[in-house]
Amino acid sequence: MKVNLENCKLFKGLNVNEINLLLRKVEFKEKSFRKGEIIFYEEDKCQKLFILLNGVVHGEILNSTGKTIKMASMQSLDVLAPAFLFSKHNKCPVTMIASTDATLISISKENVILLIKSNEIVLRNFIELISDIAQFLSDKIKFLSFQTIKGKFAKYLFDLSQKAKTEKVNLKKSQQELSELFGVTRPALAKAIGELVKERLIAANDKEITILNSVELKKLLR
Amino acid sequence: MKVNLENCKLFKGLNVNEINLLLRKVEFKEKSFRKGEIIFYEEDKCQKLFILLNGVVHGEILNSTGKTIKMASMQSLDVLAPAFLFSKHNKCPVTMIASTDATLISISKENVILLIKSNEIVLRNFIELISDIAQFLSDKIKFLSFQTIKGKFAKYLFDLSQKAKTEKVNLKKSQQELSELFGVTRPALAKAIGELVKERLIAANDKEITILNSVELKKLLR
DNA sequence: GAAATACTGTAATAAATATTACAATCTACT
DNA sequence: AGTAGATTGTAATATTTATTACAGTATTTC
Repeated sequence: MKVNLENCKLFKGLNVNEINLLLRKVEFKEKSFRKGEIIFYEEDKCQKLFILLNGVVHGEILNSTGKTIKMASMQSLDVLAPAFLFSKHNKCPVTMIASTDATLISISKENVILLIKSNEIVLRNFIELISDIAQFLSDKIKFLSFQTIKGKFAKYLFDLSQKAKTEKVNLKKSQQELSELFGVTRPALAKAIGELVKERLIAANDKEITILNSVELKKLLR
Repeated sequence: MKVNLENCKLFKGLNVNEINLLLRKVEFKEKSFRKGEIIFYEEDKCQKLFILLNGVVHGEILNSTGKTIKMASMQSLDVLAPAFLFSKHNKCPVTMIASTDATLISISKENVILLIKSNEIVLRNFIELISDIAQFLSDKIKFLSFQTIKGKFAKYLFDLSQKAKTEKVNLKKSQQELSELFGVTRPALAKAIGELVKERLIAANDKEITILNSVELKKLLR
């Protein structure tokens, strides 16, 4: 398959020719996964950098009781778990699962070093990638530790609403998925949403949620 | 003050002469803080890399109700928040506070790039530093999201016990500090410890805790 | 040594969330 | 159209944790 990494964040700012020149310096392998297949288990050693060529992959943290927290969803040309390739234990904390059929390429650790040494833009991109993961994780910690379920849902709504620049947002996810994202149970989330509707802070029509009283809603973000 | 960075993780593997040669290429400033002073507020833009020369600094996340979660304690020669210097929003998620009088040096972003470009060891060290932060944060997420208070305390004990290679460990922290670390209230933690003692899973003598029944204790780590 | 401050144990009550279960609705598939 | 599976709303109960308060002990400070 022809690989075009122009829109991959690792190569942001480079044109196709520059990328191909760089890629010629390193070896990479291509591998395909079927929907539902596990790309790697959490706690496996990360030995390679993965770049998703097509398909969707999501990462989740499992615990022994089977409870999961969904961490991230990765799209085409995303770099998977760059932050755990070079950490001391190099263990990826999440299990990566193919949400759809997916193809990805892998580059060895030493070849990654080679890449970032040979081009400052790639170096900066790589550091930014890892740093963004740290940022994402610390935001997640805030999200998980300070909010009630209502607060989490409100925060989620505000984020969506800000992105869409409208008061009416589409959740796009099932309650089950959302509850996993929030690390709570599904009935608890349903109850919270129901209460917000009763209190007239939001209106819910299927996955369409309208923010009715953003002042009161904001107060839930303690 | 004479700066010796031989034991700083950023310069791990280099000798004093090599470090000094490198440092000659960059500018850095030295600054002192009094005990209790805030080094920087969370959400401030990170513009510089800080290395702690002496003293102790801790980072905590605050929320609007005043609840805090203590994130990390940093010792002499630790690098402060390297992961947020190069992230897209470059906001540090924690407020850094001097736990004791402290002195640190700061290096600008561009000078950091210069450093890591000019020496592969420093490059690898820097990437490892950032990656370790991501690892730390994701471990923290697991810790916060999957454990009950008893579970958190058990996990904490096991980690200490593993480090000390003995069944008897010294907490070294007050209940107040521990509860902040766990993101729970102090009375709730005291109660949990009391119950573990009653159930004879541990014995507590001041800050000296002895694991009595590690089998049962392990079951709490769900 | 006295006073102030920090630390710990405890308890009553309230709030939040989990657990489990069930029924109604919707969707996809054959 | 009919069935299986997913999704949602809801409720009863149990568990966990927060909140608040107070008292006893230990430690620091003057």
